[in-house]
Amino acid sequence: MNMRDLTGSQPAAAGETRHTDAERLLSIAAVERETGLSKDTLRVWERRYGFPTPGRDPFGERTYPLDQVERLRVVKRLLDAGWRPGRLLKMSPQEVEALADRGQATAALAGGSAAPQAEPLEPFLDLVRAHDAAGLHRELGRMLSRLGAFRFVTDLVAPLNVAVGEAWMRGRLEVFEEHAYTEEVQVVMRQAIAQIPVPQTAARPTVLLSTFPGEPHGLGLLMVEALFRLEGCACVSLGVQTPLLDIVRACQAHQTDIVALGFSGILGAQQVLEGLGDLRARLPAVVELWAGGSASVLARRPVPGVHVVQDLRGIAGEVRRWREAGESDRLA
Amino acid sequence: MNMRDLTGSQPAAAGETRHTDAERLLSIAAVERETGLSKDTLRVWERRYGFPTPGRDPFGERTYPLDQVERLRVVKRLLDAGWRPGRLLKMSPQEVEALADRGQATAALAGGSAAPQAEPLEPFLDLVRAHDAAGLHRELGRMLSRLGAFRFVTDLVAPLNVAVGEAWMRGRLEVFEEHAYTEEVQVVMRQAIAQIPVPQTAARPTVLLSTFPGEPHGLGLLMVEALFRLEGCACVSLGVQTPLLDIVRACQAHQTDIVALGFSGILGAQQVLEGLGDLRARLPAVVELWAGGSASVLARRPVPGVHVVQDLRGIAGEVRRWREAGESDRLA
DNA sequence: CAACCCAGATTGTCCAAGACAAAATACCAG
DNA sequence: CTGGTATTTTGTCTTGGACAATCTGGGTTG
Repeated sequence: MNMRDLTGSQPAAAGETRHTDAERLLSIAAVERETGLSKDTLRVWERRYGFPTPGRDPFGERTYPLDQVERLRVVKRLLDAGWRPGRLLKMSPQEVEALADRGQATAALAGGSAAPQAEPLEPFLDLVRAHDAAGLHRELGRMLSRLGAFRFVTDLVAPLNVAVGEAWMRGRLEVFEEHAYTEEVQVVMRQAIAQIPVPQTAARPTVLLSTFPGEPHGLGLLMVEALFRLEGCACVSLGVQTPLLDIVRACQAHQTDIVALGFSGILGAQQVLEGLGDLRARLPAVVELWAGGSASVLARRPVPGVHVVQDLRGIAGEVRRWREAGESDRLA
Repeated sequence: MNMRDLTGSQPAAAGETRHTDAERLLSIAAVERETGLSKDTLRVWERRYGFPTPGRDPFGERTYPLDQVERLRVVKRLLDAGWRPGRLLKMSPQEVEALADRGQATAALAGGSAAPQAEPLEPFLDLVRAHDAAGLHRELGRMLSRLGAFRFVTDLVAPLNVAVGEAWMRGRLEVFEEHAYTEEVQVVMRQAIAQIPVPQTAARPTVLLSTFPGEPHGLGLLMVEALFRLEGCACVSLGVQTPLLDIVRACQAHQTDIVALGFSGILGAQQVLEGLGDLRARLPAVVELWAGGSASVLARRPVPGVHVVQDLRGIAGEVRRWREAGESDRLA
């Protein structure tokens, strides 16, 4: 066990913390927890690029100063945005910061064309920054009532998600602010879904919703579920991160007509394409496989037998296509 | 990323090495995800105790057969119950199974003592196994109305989660069935929370809810949120997997009185204790740190300055204690 | 009999340096 | 600009050793 108190000798200075924070030290395990970078990666970066440069405690183990951890978090963000560590870690902290600010990261992230008459987003971002969870909840609820579920999803939540993601990339939003935002939107989205009347009889097409393992982003799933429900489809959601074979089993068990998957861009291009190809091969031919989300791979490379739905507003049309095609294809 | 394609023809979900379906082999990273045992631990067990005994792929890397992974899962659970690996790993698979079946594992796992008059769980498990999502939703909703939010959480959802977790561990439930169950319960839980009236004025204590990184289980968080709300507390939930430093920042930003964290037993004992200790040191002294959930470490080893709330029904009493203590402590 | 303490075994995490496939990039031909 | 091939970059896996924290068991004392 490694319960060493690395900070034990630091006097718990009474006032504000900016000073003492710089002197707080973290173990490699703590840095892994904070940054999401594996211990192996942290060690190999140090070896290859000369950053980070942790000190050593009396037992010879690495101790990371807090400011280096902060820089590592920035680097991780840029990494997720497509940058490569070889360059980032040779740059000075100032250059990295500047890069993050410029937000070159998010070029391809738009996730569908801009809405025809998108709602103003700034008031909501202000609420997030003000940590006014109750206010955000209230305003989102109000917009849901005003716009109706469809426009709420397409014209407000979708662009707002993009804006929040962008702000996070640029470091304008703390992680916890993004978390709080996501939670609040999820609450209102579920409320929106609950308000949609359930169709009485088994309403085709029936849809299975999930994401691949490694893809933890579930908000898009809720948005899609709302839109499917609005079209009178029956939905079964498995939440996020369902293993591929279990998606197949669930499709068989629930006898769904469509399997719809969400991709946020966290997964690598190859993983997405391979996974979709494999899943397509394992699913019965009559079951349609839909893929959507902000991952740019979907737009770049089509996968045979996979319907890519880039625009949320396109779902209604696609459902109509399914129903019309169904009478000739499936009943034949 | 280590996504080597061993056969060139069998793409698979993230982390699985490709092979025929019959004998699916997992990489060490996949086993870490499945069992919660670190790569280091898996390697050192092999070296010391001769189990597990992974094969090697053409590149010299460990490949774990599925049956060994399942045995590792059982071992992990017995470990959490207080057993030590040295003994467990010398025992035959049959002995381990017998031990697990005797239910010694789950003694401390119930997440609190058995409910006084727990509801019958079998009908719900039957609905899960029948893949009747709509029926499960309907019955859960009915029980919510009948029992009220408090007893719904403590007498139905809590024991049901334990039962489902148990069934999943034993392989009695498919992954996708567990996913579908979790999703449906989450929907009803959020509905339950939404029905609880919001207190008008800033209602102390205010509570910040989240989990540590690596702990993806969010149902417990919802249950706790419901119980806090029933006591008239204002809650801010960050969802799951918030980095420790961000929990601190969120606590400062939202000025919460309590930080409450959930632990399902996926994280290692060491990670939980170090994380809680570290967090305690970084939070202001006036902020209380509460930890709960089915992780047995919490019961076994107390952390100074951390309130362990094992029993969901104990939350009400603890909130009362806070309010009474507050007038003397905090205002003094 | 309970409480305390100490020697010894147990156990998870950390370290080092090397290796290599997958992903990304650069290069070049058409 | 497109498509294929060489080259660099990069994350993860490998081995074997080390050690502090914890648990176990025995012995002593009050």
